[in-house]
Amino acid sequence: MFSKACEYGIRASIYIALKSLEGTRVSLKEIAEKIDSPVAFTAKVLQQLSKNDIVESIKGSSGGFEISKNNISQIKLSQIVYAIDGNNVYEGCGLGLKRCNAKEPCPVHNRFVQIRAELKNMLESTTLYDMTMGLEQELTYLRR
Amino acid sequence: MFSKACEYGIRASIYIALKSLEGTRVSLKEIAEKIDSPVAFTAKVLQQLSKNDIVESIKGSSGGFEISKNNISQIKLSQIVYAIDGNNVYEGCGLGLKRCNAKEPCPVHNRFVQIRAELKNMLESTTLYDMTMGLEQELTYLRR
DNA sequence: ATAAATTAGGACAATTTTGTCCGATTTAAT
DNA sequence: ATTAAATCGGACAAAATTGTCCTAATTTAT
Repeated sequence: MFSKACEYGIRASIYIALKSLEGTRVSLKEIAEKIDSPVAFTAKVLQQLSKNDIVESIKGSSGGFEISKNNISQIKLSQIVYAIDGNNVYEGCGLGLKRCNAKEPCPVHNRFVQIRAELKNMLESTTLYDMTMGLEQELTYLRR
Repeated sequence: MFSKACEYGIRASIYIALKSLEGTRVSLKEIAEKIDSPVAFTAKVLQQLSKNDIVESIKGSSGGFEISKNNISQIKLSQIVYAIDGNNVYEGCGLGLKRCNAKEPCPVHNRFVQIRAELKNMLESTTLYDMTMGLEQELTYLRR
């Protein structure tokens, strides 16, 4: 569904949001540990997220990553996905045709648009805040 | 969603089904042309489909590929996907966790299982025959 | 038997994705 | 000022996916 980069990006964002809600900034090293991802690769992903204003990066000693409380409740899962994977998830024919739309559909176009619409709806209605719920009480996990 | 190999595989299967319904066997070359795919790569995919009894391959002069009428109405899109991409589409956590289930879910597990269930349902209820409908009258296309 | 047309399959090549390494830069603390 | 702790960013490396090429094997027609 998503690229590895995107998976790491989502998990990282959720962890940063969680800690930001607690008022603490987190380092790359800590993030990679808590979401079980390769450190250097995660760094690249976080750069990408930083450039897209999903996370805020603070350089220097005592630096790290954080997300403002306001953004935690505003940022949608769809934005994180878009920042890393672009619109591959939404657009793009299920059978790989370059042109595929209602007028000139592939044989599964209509079946796919339905599924995709629901996926889109889900991604656009899920906030970072939503995804932090349950982590504290270990009802959900970021590494397994 | 699917790998390139899988996309070619689905399109190839649909084309073979279409021609088999007309009673004609088709060659690799013709398939690749009609679905606009790289010939040699498509050959590999068809080998895979043949091994999984999705298509029947006949060697030698006047050989080619075909699918029995019975199979055309029996084979589900899900089987083609499974033959090439395995169960990546169904299983596998949306955030890439190795273990992720109702008991130990990732933060988006519940949201994803819903989407995935509908996708699964769609793939399992769409037959090869269903996907050939519309091709003759150019209501749908296999290359664009 | 021979030739022609076809799929099978192994080896290789190119591209994309994933991952690593290291020096540069920035910031805070001493 | 110096040092330590952190991100940034470029270059490189490994792995996976996608794609190509060539020979072998099979079948039909002559």
